[in-house]
Amino acid sequence: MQDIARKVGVSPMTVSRALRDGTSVNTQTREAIRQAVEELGYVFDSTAANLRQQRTGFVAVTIPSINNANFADTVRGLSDGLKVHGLQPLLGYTDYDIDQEEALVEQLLRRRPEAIVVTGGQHTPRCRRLLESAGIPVVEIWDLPGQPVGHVVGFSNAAAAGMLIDHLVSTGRTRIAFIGGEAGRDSRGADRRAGFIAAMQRHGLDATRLIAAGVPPVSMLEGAAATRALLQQAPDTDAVLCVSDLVAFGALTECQRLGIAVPDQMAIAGFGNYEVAEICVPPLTTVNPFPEQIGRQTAATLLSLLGLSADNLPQNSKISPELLVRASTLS
Amino acid sequence: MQDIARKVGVSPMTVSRALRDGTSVNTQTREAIRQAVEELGYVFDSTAANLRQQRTGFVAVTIPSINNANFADTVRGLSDGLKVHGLQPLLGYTDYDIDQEEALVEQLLRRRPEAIVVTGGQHTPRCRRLLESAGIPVVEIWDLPGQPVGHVVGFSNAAAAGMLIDHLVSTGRTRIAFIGGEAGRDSRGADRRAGFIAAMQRHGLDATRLIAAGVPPVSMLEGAAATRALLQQAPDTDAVLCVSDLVAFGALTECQRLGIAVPDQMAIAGFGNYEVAEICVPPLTTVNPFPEQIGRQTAATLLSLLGLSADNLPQNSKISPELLVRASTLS
DNA sequence: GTGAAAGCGCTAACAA
DNA sequence: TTGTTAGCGCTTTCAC
Repeated sequence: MQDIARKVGVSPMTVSRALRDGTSVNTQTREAIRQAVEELGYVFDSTAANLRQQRTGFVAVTIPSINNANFADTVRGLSDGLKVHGLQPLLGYTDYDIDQEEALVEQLLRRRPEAIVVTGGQHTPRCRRLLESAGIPVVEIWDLPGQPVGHVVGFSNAAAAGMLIDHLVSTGRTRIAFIGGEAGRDSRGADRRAGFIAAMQRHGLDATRLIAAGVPPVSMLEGAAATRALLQQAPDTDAVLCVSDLVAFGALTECQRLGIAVPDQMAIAGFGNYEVAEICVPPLTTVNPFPEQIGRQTAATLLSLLGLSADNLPQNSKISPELLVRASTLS
Repeated sequence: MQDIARKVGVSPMTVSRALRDGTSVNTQTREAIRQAVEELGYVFDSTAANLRQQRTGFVAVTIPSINNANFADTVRGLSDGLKVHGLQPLLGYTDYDIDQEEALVEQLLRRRPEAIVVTGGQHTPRCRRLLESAGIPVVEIWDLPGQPVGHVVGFSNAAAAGMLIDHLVSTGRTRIAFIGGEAGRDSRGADRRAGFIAAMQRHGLDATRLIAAGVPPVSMLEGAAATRALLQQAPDTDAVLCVSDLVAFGALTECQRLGIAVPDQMAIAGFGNYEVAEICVPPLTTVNPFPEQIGRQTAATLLSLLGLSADNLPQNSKISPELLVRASTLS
């Protein structure tokens, strides 16, 4: 700024003013400064401004995996909602591991974000403490934690799984299996599994057809392998609920390879409303958790909490996932 | 730090030292400081350190879309490679638009990253100038620009498309179509399209079966719609090359819905080696551009350029995409 | 509309 | 091993 000030013949303070909107600077002076900026190739140093203003414009965001269309949609909704107000997401991923989450949260907080968004409601004790004492808005998403740290934009994964089981049972299926990741890591997956068990018991059905398909994120190939295992262990299974549409699609392809008719011999349901579930043949019954809406709503919540928006939103927004019944479960 | 210094009875400078590794501080003093940090819930302020040290630990990264498994894999490889050296990616997406790229690059440079990675080699003139004069290493990835700004980790999208056409022609296909996004936005997609045309002409074949499937990112549903359009316009088509596996999968499902046998009546090839292409029935012929390797190699290049690694890498790494021939093109 | 002084929270450099 | 001084590049505050 000093270089520009010298060049234009003003003080650095005037340059600082000219570079911001809503400040009173002589129009010609401002224009001259704009020009000098271009000529000198000056790029504003926001690290210095951040320190002085004690505002970084960062919103820290942790997601389990960057390579997941559901979370990517959430990040997009969040990003787009924040961008208008000059806020920028500072993204990190945890690999579905709460110890990595702790390390990540600590690292992110050092950057002095103005708010933090974490996926899930399960944290290490130290991570919880860090979040609580950070002195910034905290939003937990994609879950409905029993003891939320701050605000919540999410839904019950267990209840959503229950919806799918209710549907399967209502269409006459009784020997229903669940394919998911190994317990303990992906807490949303674990909740869906718990929701499966609870719903099955509610219907008086056997809830022991549980297949662990590997370490989260469980994907299409593992879904196919798990389906093979399932059909060996329990060949009379007539329906399978998968922890995600990706796993469900893997199951569908395995059935196709094995000559098992879907939905006639086997009903398949997934979770997440991934694009593949809509377009595959037959299309997969699933639940839409509205990932992008989670992001947008989180952005709205944050803007309200940060006093950047007039709307006074309800700061805990429950998302209502939608059951999408498609041909994969309709015989 | 002053609070901690007071509490422990040392100067802030000693606290600063105690909080870093490789500094000489009395073991007991260091321990006392660690404890005071915990008790007071102090979190290091890296914005201040960044300003003082003129080092942020950020590496700016632009990708076209966050919701794309290929780019996500690249980001993961890059992230993991940088993490070990304390560098953190600062991610933004351009929506396949070079004007948005310009705005994003400018915004990212204000954060004073230590290097910048941009996807693609096509930029607005101003964006190019910004990158050139940023005074930090620049790496262009996923492409082989004619006039690179700095370093490159990529491959020729046109040549990769040519490999697929050569394969289709070698299996006897002649009436081959291309489905991609509307020209002008996704430059890698446009390169694949150009590679398709060049390869077809090389084989003396008609290269006019070009279907535009909408604004990038083109996805499964649009791939299916484009396939319907293709079959109306040119029902005698015997093979189709798609700009990505996602589009190709959409095409496959459309053929299934229309009762067109793949590969017997129609060969389908994609691009990117997405998981869906490996597992679907029949699996899709594609090209693997090794997205995660692009990320890892970019990280290695940067570490070398930043003097953080001893290896003196060749700083322009050409990735060699691999042709994966699968059942979707083998009749 | 403009400028001077001070300081955000850290650390490099030097001194002890 | 520890402390003092100065300053990173901005912006707040106050004065003119």
